[in-house]
Amino acid sequence: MARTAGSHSDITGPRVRTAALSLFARHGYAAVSMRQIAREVGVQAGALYNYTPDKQSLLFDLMQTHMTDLMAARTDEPTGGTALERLEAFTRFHIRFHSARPDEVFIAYMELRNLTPENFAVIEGLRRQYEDALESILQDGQTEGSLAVPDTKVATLAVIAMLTGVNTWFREGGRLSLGEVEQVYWDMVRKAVAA
Amino acid sequence: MARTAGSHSDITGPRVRTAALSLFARHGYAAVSMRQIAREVGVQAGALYNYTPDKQSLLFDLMQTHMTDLMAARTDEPTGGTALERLEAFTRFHIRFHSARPDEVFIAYMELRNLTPENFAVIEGLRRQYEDALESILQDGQTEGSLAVPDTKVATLAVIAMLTGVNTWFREGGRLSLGEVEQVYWDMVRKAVAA
DNA sequence: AGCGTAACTGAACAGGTGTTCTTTTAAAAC
DNA sequence: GTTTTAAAAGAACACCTGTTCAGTTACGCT
Repeated sequence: MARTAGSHSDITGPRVRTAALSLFARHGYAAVSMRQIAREVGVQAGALYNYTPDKQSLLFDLMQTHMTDLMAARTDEPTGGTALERLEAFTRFHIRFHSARPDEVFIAYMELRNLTPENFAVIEGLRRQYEDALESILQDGQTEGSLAVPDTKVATLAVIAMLTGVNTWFREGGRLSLGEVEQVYWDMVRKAVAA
Repeated sequence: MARTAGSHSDITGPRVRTAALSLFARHGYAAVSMRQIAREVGVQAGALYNYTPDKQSLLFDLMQTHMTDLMAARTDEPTGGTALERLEAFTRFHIRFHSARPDEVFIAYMELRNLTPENFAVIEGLRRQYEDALESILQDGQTEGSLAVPDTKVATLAVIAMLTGVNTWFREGGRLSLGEVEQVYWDMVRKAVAA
């Protein structure tokens, strides 16, 4: 056999995804052309098609990878404890995970409308799974009596919206450290859903 | 004088803005062409330029109008009372105002990156003004002693993120009425920032 | 009835779009 | 050193982009 399959593609492939990620986050999927991505990688546009069947798949792969990473990281977290303890763990995990991947997070919910219906359904399913994890905690807390929310489903969405909002303003090296941000949000979440 | 200026433009002008609003919200600014907008209005693309100098101004006008409406509606609200009363009024106002204009709200913060730097600065300024209104309430509450937040600026952003999240799921005719949604969110906001 | 003009058409402009495909390059395996 | 083949180049495809502008239409006014 001649050159091992992907001897260069090992380098170029990830570079394509990295370039697409950064450009999609900065300018939006629809506003970024395949030629712009290629220029960033240092390659002609046609060469991109060695790494993705089309532009849509490139977007979908980025979003799916992000959501899969999220789910995997979540299940790696230590589990167990009271509902309150698990809620704190969820809160801190969410902030930590999302603040470390601003581009992925931004794309994952700004570009939902640019997915084909089938691809959208997949991403939506993963997002629902993640929300369900939080909803379970809130439900258990109600059963335990340690938490009291007016509506479990709404509280779930409210907490996630609040936590994801961190990404719109938090920057490393700012007034607050990530640990301080975690603490501030945990204070508010805890009070908001406390019994 | 012949035909009064704008005898048709009184009709077509608003129709252009309405079509652009709906299309931008559904597909995104970059993904919508002037010809698509024109088709929706029932006119040729060239005719749109009787109503906007260019596509960018169309986007900016929609966003500026929305933000201006928001500020105007806010100052029309009854003022005064304790910080807690004003916070409740703000919470309910925010949900009511935003849930009535899903397209405008969606565009106003999904399309920020498609504004020119100058236009972005204008919209950003208006958004900051609105945030400051809430921040003042939280600050007054701290002074009064009725409210206690770990960080006023962060609490402001957290509350707004939480409230704006309503638009991602609330639909008229669903499980909860708008009044019930207001109540659910007010419960959580109140507890989150209570002393 | 006919003038003035706002509103619109339709063609044109220069350039960009995603994607395909043949050809070239160059590195690994023999 | 030759062969094999993955990777990339570069041209081509048909079509779409925002915007301009000369020409046409049709309405309000006198």
